[in-house]
Amino acid sequence: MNEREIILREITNIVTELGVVNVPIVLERPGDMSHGDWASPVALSIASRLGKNPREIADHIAELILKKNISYIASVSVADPGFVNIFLTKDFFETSLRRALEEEENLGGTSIFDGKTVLVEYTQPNPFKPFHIGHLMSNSIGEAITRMFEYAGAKVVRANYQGDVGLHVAKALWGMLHKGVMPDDISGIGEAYAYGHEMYETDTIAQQEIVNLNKKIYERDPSILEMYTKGREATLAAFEKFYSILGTQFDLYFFESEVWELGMTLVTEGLEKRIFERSEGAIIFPGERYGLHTRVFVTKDGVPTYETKELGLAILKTQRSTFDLSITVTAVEQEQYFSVVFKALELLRPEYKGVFTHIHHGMMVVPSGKMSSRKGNIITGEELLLDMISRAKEKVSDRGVENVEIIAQEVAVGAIKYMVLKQGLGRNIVFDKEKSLSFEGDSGPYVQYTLTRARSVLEKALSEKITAVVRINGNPTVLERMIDRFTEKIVEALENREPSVVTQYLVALSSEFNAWYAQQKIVDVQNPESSHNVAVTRAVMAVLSRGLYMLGIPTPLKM
RNA sequence: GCUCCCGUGGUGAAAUGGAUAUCACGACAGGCUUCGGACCUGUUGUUGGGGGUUCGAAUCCCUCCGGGAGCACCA
Repeated sequence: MNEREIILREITNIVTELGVVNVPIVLERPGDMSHGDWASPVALSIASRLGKNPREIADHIAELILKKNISYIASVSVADPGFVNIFLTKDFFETSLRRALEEEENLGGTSIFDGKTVLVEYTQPNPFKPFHIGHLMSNSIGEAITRMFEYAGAKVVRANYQGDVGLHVAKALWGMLHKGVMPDDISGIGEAYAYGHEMYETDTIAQQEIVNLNKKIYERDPSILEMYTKGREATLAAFEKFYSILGTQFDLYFFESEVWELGMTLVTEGLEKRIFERSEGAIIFPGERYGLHTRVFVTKDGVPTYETKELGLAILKTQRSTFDLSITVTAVEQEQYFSVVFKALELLRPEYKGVFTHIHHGMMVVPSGKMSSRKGNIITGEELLLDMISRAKEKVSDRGVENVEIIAQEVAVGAIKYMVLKQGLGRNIVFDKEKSLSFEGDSGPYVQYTLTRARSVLEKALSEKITAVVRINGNPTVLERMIDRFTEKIVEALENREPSVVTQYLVALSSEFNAWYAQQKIVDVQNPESSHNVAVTRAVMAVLSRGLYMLGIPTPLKM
């Protein structure tokens, strides 16, 4: 039992002793740390039942808590209109700091997913199409979620699913044929896709040609096979470069070309079981029966749609890996699509109910609205990354550190990932090149910078031979009390599938550390408290470095 | 039309139903003989409208207004 559970249990006992039952006992982190480490508004909720004034009850409860002699509690106070505020002891925080220094590498690790395997599918760029900033978003979120699960004891499988067949490929190939683009010309392929897409929408002859081409791709027709194979490889190789810069190493790759046949067998089976239906020549899943909407799984030309491939993908995942939970990370535009597909899967394979889940995040939009190749307002991942790296390089160069290239890249990746991970998943990010990415304040580089500063302090401590010794003199500071909350934040982030919980915590801790740093000289042979201050610095460093790792944000040594 | 998500200072965001709504950017005024100024201190300014539930609402319910996403052969 941790301190919270013990305090909660005692308060519950006290409330029962007061003769009140069936009331939820709330013990929470007060919004303002000056109110205490834990707070309970329980007096407010039972006041009306007891017919007494909440303040009076709170005073009484505070007195009873003190009488319990709980070893973690230093003091209990009452605030209007009837909050009971609890401060924990110096001993408690000293123990917590010592643990931070000892655990370092595994700091904040929990065991809530011990023995479980979680497969996370994310990024999902499509060969023959540009790697755009939406893919950066999915990658950042997926990688953070994966690492958090890893930290909670789970075995994780990183999976990527890439669409190497489908209408978008036909559009690109058609464009390449008409514009004479060579299959190793990445940017040419991107333009060819945009051209093919536009012609598909506006020209009926082109549309028919593209549909025919699409069939040929599925049939691996020799007339286009070489162009297809080379183009596929060239774009996939370009994606690999991004994964490496972003810090993701996938364990499994899935391609649409290898799942559609499996999907088709499921659809055929579903047709027999009357889960699917024929309608206007196509095979559909009538989602209305389940409060959802109808989707087409096989077109009237007999071509499987994305929906069918998704079914095949699910089965292929189970063939290549064993897992307790599968999470697919995509943008919100696919939210309802997944509800339908997973419902169909559940009907076909009831044993997978609840195993396949989906996390959706907001979209990267530009000030003029949604990005689309037709509007010509797509920002590619490469553009953004190169742009950020060159800006970071300017700053790094001024500082006379070595390995400018590497550090600029780490800072740029940190800035981009932080931008994605700092806010709730549900929100869109309006991407404005000038404003969105900052190196100051609430930013990735701010946290990275805080870490490098802490590291410098510790280097100096080493040279002055001041070692870390935990000994809190007086009341625990806000900084010391915050360090203790690391694990709790990870668990919260994991339970809510919300990496921003960790991001917010790290920036708040950085801010607190920077303010503390500015107040005094940490390494000071004249100051008897210096050893303790060095210990606090080391603990902060451990938390920041583990926290950033968990978010997938690089931790430069110097910057 | 139906379904889902979102409206918080000038801007971008935070807040398991709890206290005086918290940060950052911007603007303005300050701070380096110090361990790194990508920093710190201070000032400025906010819950779309209207009902309801509750001891207590940015949060839950209803409704209106505004924005985004999805809804049959795209991924």
